[in-house]
Amino acid sequence: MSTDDTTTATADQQEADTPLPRLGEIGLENFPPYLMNRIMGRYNASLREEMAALGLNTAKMRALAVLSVLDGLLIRELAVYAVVEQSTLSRSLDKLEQDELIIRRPDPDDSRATRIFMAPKGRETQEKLWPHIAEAYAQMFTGISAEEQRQFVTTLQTILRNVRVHQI
Amino acid sequence: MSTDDTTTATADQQEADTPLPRLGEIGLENFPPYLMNRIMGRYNASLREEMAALGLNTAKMRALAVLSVLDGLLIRELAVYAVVEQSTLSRSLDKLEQDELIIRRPDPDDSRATRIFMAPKGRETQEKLWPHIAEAYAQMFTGISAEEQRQFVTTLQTILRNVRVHQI
DNA sequence: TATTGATATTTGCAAATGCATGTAATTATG
DNA sequence: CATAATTACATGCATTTGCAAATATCAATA
Repeated sequence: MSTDDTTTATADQQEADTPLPRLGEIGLENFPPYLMNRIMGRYNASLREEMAALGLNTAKMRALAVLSVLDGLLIRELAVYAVVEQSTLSRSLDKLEQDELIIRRPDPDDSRATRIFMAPKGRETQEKLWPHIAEAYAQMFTGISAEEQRQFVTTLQTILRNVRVHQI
Repeated sequence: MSTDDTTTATADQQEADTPLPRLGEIGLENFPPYLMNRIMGRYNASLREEMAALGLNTAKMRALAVLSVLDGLLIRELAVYAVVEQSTLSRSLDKLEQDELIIRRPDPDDSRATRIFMAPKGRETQEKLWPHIAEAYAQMFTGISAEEQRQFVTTLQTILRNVRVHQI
């Protein structure tokens, strides 16, 4: 420590006196973004088969799920809620519309804009998929108390506020 | 508690007398998988520009991040840790190898298998990216106490155990 | 009101993805 | 040991994705 041969060679951008801990020091299993990515990877994979059986993929499923709660959104709003690129969503909506799961309806106040509504077949499809989503959700929280779940959701909500760039 | 009519409608799989609550009743903002997908969508998007500047995409970045912690993994192991389809990873590794960020080395004990090692350039790249990852991570947890973070990670670890299908 | 800049959505195109399959090597079973 | 089944990885191919640009409309301003 007296010599200047630095055993740690980090600290390009950050401060020299408080070197940034590395991922190896933190450990993958303690790094929340890693854990969340891995969990959601499994969650989404676990639903893939059920989605495929209903002719859906992740983007289409998310659109339907959001619409089941918030019908009549603008496409750009739906893209934010569904966490799908707008161009991707546009094409997913083409297919959902072809299959009569959703309806595109021009916004009455802004002729640039389009609002998306659930069609009856879309609601049916969402209702068929929902039990599988609920099951995947239940599996996630097996053995986790209601109180721990509540705290977990509270933290997630704070994190979302922290990372959100859209107002919605 | 003398009668058997359960007023609490928690987590019974699908009973006729306790209908599954719908997403609209739960609310998107209270549904953990939705919150986690949305958060990770933002997190990954926030890193996209920095990754592009280093010639990386999500799959390549994840591979490097995992290798920075666990060097010399089998490809199938790396695919699990990095949450990337094996076929996708195989092609990502082609490019990482071309760019001399990683090295493919045949496993000495199993000539079907290949182990992946960080090359010096890969380590450099990971070290250039890491501050941005750390920054995105820090932003996520702004205003969240160390204790709340600890509890959050604990819950994530439990959830991962619940959804994991691979032993690793 | 003509013009400039923003907003909403779609589309062209190259790259990435995922499934199914192919090849090679290992393990299990009779 | 021969053969079947499994495992590890790569690849063909069709689909999906994401960026950038195009189109159409709205809002602001001179």
